[in-house]
Amino acid sequence: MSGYDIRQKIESSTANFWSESFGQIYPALKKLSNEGLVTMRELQPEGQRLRKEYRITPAGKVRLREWLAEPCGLQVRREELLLKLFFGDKAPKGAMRAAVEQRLAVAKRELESYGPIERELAAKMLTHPAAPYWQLTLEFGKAQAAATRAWCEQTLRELDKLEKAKTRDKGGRRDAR
Amino acid sequence: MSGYDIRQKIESSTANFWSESFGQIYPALKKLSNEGLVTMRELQPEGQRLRKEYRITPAGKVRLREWLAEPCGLQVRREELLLKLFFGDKAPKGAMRAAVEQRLAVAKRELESYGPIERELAAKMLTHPAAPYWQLTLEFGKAQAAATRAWCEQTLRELDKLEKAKTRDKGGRRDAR
DNA sequence: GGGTGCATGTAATGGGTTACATGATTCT
DNA sequence: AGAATCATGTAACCCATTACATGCACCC
Repeated sequence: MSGYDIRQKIESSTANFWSESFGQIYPALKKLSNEGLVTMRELQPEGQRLRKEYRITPAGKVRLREWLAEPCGLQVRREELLLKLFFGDKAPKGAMRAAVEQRLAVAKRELESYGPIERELAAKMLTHPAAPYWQLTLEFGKAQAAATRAWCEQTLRELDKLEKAKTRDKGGRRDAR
Repeated sequence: MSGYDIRQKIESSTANFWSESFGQIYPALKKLSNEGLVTMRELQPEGQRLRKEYRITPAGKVRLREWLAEPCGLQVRREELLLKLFFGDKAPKGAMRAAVEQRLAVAKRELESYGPIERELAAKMLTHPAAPYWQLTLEFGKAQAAATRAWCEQTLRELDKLEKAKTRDKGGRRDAR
């Protein structure tokens, strides 16, 4: 594939858990090429624009297998929403509610988007040997999004309770702007 | 607090969803100081080492409230495990199983660690006005970790099925190394 | 005397996005 | 004619971690 192709493939498949920009892809391909892990072929078929097609080499396949066997580095994923919520008592009145609602909307949209993807996948299940693995990544997304949705809904209820308690507390003294 | 204090506070409270290194903290404090959002006071009480204590200013509090009201930027979180799993059919035999097992162990440890934290929190619930918010962030962690655990367990079963199907398929032709 | 913890900071490096820069082809 | 898509790449910049560099205080 070309760098451009790769970008598109990424966007249409792994975008939910991995994404790369051109600024990463093109230099990476050059580097892989220098290391002999991929080969490049310039194509310009009959009045077409220039294309550089890359193809993995046997050495590249070996390296891929090695990488797949390496343990995953577990990074702390930063959750801006949680950081804000952590300081929730310092926030203006409806701010936390709005933030959680936004997140809930994202989770819902995500869950909806998985429907069509799942149907596409089901069709590929018999032809593509990797399809069962794609299914597993999809299941992860579904599980995570569902958990997020449930948490958001519960959290909205809790925020309402907190708000009420604050108002009740001293009949509206010192409101949060 | 001092930069050092801040680091410790972070590690003991938000480490599960947000973390900062000294390389970030010290320059940030300098910048905040230049912008008048915090003030610095040098302390050297009776035979102690030098300490620089920072304190938020009214302008800083305003800025904090502004930031809390800003919508969260939603970044694509990169999941190395899923990226590897996506190429699972190219992986050496037990590799994906090992990766998922590792993740499962992490999720379990995380869930266990939340127990004591929750008890501590319960104690602070009456004294700290922010404690209910801390509780919410904790609930998020619990929900996410529980979802991850369930997915890992299901995925391990699926991987076993895939492995069996592959072996059955042609009685061991072209095995994965 | 030596390890650990307190305390401050800078420099090197890596990873990544966005913007910039270019230009052909195809579709409307 | 103009917009969208194909296609490639570089440069500037931001964010973040790790390693480096320093040194005191306290405890064993």
